Amino acid sequence: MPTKNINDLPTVYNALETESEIYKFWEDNGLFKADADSQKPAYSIVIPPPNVTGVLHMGHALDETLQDILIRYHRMSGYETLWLPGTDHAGIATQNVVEKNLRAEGLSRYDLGREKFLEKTWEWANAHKSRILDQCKRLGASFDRSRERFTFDKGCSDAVKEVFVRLYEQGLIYKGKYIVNWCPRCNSAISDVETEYVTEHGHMWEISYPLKNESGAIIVATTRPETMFGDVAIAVHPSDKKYSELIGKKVIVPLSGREIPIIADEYVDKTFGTGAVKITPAHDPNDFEVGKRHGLKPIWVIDETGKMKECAEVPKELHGLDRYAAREKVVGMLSYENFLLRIKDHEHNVGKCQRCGTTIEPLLSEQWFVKMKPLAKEAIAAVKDGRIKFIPERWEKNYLGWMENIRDWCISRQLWWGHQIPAYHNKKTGEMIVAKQNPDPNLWEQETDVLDTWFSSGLWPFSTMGWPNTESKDFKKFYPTTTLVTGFDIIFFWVARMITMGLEFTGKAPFSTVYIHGLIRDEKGQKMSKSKGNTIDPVEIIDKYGCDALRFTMTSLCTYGGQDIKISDERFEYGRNFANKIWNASRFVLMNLDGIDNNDIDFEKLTIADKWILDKLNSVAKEVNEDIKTYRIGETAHVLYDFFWNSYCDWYVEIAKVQLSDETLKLNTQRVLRYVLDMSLRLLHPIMPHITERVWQLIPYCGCEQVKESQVKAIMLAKYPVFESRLEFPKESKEMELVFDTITSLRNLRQSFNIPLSLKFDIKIVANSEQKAIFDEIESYIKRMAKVENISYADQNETFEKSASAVVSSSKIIVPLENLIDFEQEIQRQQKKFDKLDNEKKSLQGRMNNSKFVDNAPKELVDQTKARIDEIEIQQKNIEDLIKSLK
RNA sequence: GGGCGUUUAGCUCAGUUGGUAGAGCGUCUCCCUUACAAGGAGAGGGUCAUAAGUUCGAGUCUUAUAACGCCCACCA
Repeated sequence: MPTKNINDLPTVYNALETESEIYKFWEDNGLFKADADSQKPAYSIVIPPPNVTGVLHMGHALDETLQDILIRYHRMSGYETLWLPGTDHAGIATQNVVEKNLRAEGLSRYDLGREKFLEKTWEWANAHKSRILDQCKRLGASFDRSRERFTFDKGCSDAVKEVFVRLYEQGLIYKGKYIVNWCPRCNSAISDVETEYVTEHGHMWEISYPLKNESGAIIVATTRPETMFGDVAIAVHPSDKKYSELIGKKVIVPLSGREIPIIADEYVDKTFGTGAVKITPAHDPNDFEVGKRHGLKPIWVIDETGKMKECAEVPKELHGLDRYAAREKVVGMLSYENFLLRIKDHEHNVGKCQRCGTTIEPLLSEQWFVKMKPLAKEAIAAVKDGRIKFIPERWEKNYLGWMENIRDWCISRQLWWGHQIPAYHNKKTGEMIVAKQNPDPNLWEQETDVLDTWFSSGLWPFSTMGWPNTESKDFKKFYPTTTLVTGFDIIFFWVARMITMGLEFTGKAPFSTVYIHGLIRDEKGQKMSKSKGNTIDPVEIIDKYGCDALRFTMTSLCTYGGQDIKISDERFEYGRNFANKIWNASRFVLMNLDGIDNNDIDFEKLTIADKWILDKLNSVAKEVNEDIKTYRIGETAHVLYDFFWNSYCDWYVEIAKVQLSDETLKLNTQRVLRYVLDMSLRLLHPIMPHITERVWQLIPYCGCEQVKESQVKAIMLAKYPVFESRLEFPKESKEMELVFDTITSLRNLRQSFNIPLSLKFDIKIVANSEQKAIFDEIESYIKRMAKVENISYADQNETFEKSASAVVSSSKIIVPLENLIDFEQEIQRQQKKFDKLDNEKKSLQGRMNNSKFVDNAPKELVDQTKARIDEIEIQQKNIEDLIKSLK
């Protein structure tokens, strides 16, 4: 690190330059690398792997910042920390991108064939794999790149095969024909959680199905007339008197002439529609169940691409027609043939593919499933018995609710990009086996389907640590991980699956705490998305405001309850201004350290102000540690901001200026200034790593202990401050209130009377002996900071004319103001204060007069109330005297 | 239909076990005082959505209501 001349440091903090320099320093010295042989206790986090194709967005910025804060905090607190980075192959998402690129060339994946297409996708993935993690460097992420993983790399793929085979052998994976959510655009099945429901305005058509061989008809209401060619029955409720005579009779499917029975089934709701439902088992999950109960053979009429099938049941003119075009045409045909009786407007929920937004088609097809119920048992228990804790707690309910009603997980995808299912079909006999390896490629052919991308991410906490080799160093040292940090949107997709898989295959919960934060939204509270054009690019923010500013602002906006976070460009000024404040305060301290030595603070020579700031620092250190441990991370930002800016800069540094000019106090003041700066920077480091590292390294003698241990001198390796009893000074801390109150009152007074700053005035103080002793000690602060010329003391009984005054604690500060001010105005000002106190007194007295309060409230509070009333009375008397003297 | 969240200063939001409300931004006034104008000093601003209840005492606990947002389920 090039040392810089303190006096040459610019007055405005240059974040961009500092950040790249500092990050390089950390990386060059290998400071992020975890040591699996370390004797220190382990603290580990695996990153929620971003999609390979992804670009860094604000959600990542928040997620990565929070993880980095936890990692840096624990690293400084004596843990061996591992933050393991990596990316997700993101099955559908990545395949979609590559296919889109192909389409631009007028090609489809089928033109290339599976092998070529995979080659191309790998190329693409490799080219983009490091991009997003490189972008994370701009966030200051202290992850261990030497352990970077990819859900599709060799190790993760081996883990996937291992898990698949074991689950299959336990009977927890099965293959079968069921209705699945089918995306006609992706041309694949998707799972329940990948289906999102959107309310749409549609129609309900009432269609007449004529009875066979007799007059009359049954009227059926449907939202999907185009599926009628797949009808295998009309169902009514067994107890529905309207239809009881029709049960068992046959009707003719309009436009097709096919005969189907009228059946009775409890599933039908008598009150909905016409009370009669057409049953289409191949294209509706409920109908599928009804069909199964009644032994009816499904008829497929819509194919995988969402087009009408070219089969005997579907009229020729509809063959190959898109499902929506077909719907329109069918309605026209029905109307023409007088089968259509009524059209009603109807609002209903339509399933959409999470990845591409296409309306899903419930389709009967053969897929692979994981039987979830048996796996969920332990996953429920682990959360209920506290092995895994959610922060905030309310997400536990959400998780448990889902787990307790879990349905089987459709894991097969008809894609090419992903882990190919390790099942093999015998080319001759058709026999199927499931195995990690193909026993004989000449004889056996691998299943073409691939696995849901979340299948491999579900293994992430242990597949990245060397599993199934449970003897691997990393697995032994760093698994289970400690904390998982993520947004609530992927609790079902990812968190739930990691928990089930982790428990099943390692016997341990993959992490003990799940820290759930809110989602990033734009200033109007809308989700950020490229299509809405309301995204904010974290890299742009970093370029404009600096990484530490971004991190600090984001952190400060995190609430314990994990509320969503609304951001706009300007909000980052908050963090930038704070960084600049840190920079300039540090510059001041550094410029005033000449002649300082390597000695600790001399506790014998501490002034009241020194003791106050040390005490304050101490309680801040205590609070910050507690806040981080309990995941009140936003609170740490506020506490540190307030301490550094309001206590250290606004008060202590100003007081230190006075002390520095006193030769007897100078050296020790320098030491206190340095100590508090040193500790503040350490406290702030997890949130604002770059600026704190930069400044800290410029402080004389900071980090000596590290150099002695032949380590690199770096704040990120320094010890995180904790509460120390030697820094406790409660008495002086309280006494300092007198400084603040006195100076503030005098400034207030000066402003209210328009007394220019250039004009110093004398003051007189009326105080009891106890307070007089304090005033003696703090005189110099008052003089300099309130621009006071002389301070003298007066007797309690003395009267003062033509003067203004401020009442501070039980003392009185008098400012003779003859010829300076409007006395009538001052009387009014004092009267106002008197009245305000009077209101407070009345309220407190009311309380004291209430015997229930005196009897029931804690004694402390009653005493406190009494004391406050006494204090108010003294203050009021002082004010009365004053008003008299002004008249 | 079930569940969850939100409603506090002009704006954006904090407020851990109940003890008469805080921050940032914005507003008003003064100041380029030798760390910082991305700054300093001072000030103003709130019947804590509504209604009832528990309590000596409620932003905080209970119940109901309203508005907004989210999640789950899904009847054709």
